[in-house]
Amino acid sequence: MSAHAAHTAETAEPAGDWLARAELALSAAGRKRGGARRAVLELLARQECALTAPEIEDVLRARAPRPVSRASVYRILDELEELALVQRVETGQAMVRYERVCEHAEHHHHLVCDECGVVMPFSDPDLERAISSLSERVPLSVSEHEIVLHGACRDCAG
Amino acid sequence: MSAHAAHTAETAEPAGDWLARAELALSAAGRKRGGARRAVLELLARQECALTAPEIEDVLRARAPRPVSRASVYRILDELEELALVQRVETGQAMVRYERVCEHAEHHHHLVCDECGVVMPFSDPDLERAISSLSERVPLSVSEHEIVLHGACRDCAG
DNA sequence: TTCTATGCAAAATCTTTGCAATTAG
DNA sequence: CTAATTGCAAAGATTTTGCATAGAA
Repeated sequence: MSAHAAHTAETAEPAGDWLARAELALSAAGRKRGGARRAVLELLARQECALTAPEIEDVLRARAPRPVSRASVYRILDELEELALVQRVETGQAMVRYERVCEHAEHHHHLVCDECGVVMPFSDPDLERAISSLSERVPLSVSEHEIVLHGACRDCAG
Repeated sequence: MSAHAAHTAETAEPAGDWLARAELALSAAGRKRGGARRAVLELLARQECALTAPEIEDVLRARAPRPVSRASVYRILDELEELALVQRVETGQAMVRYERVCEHAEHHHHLVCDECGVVMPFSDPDLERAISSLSERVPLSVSEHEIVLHGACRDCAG
């Protein structure tokens, strides 16, 4: 399986909103601006779905105005996760993936093709309802949830 | 956070069934028996919930009749995963966890306390129904699904 | 005997850290 | 000026691989 098979479709829709909110949250947290973080933010803003740190590094090494170091990618993803601007996505593949968190709505989960490694987003109101109701009945003060469906995508299933 | 905080409660109930089925599946796949795999199988059979590879290694280095090497732990987990005898569980913690797959029923998911790292199993019929119905409507031939709820356990939430 | 299973150690990957130089505010 | 941001290289940690030996069928 190709290691970097995540699809890279890019959407520009709420990207601007997210980017603006992220910049705001960062400066509110007393952070200064920098080129590396800027590049990571812009990349995540364009992505429709989750990427791994090495994927981000690869893209930024090639495309960014100036190359972004590996260490910066990890540090920046950590910061963004702490500020809840990005969230980790566990797909059962080797590495953790990261994607931007949208304020309301647009909450989605993931479909993973175990053959080619493609990761696609999906959302389902019924499922969210089931999760909400369930969350009240478990011995955990639930703050987040993650759902991943594994299988074969249309291309791979033939 | 303690790295090995997963509870280690052991249940012996369907363990025997699973162990027997595993041995059968392995010999059906043309595999020969070996001490290392036997030790891993017996450990997983006793576990009620998911363990990481290093956790398995630690236990087997101490308890097994003869020490099991790290490489064997990983190789064996891979084999078992291919034969669908164990499944990976992504808890959002650093490492993947593995647990045995039970044939029918007893299908469960996981609650993860982000404070102390405890991982607990849970199951919910309504949720399974929602997932089943959803599985028909996504562009993926779904073979498995995984649900993880994150939050604070009772001890940590206070 | 033949092919699998295993251990050991080295290699490959991914992630984190230490430190000095740079840059935003 | 002061503190945050970065890059680079080294250190850590987890997982995989190569190879020789032991063991099952």
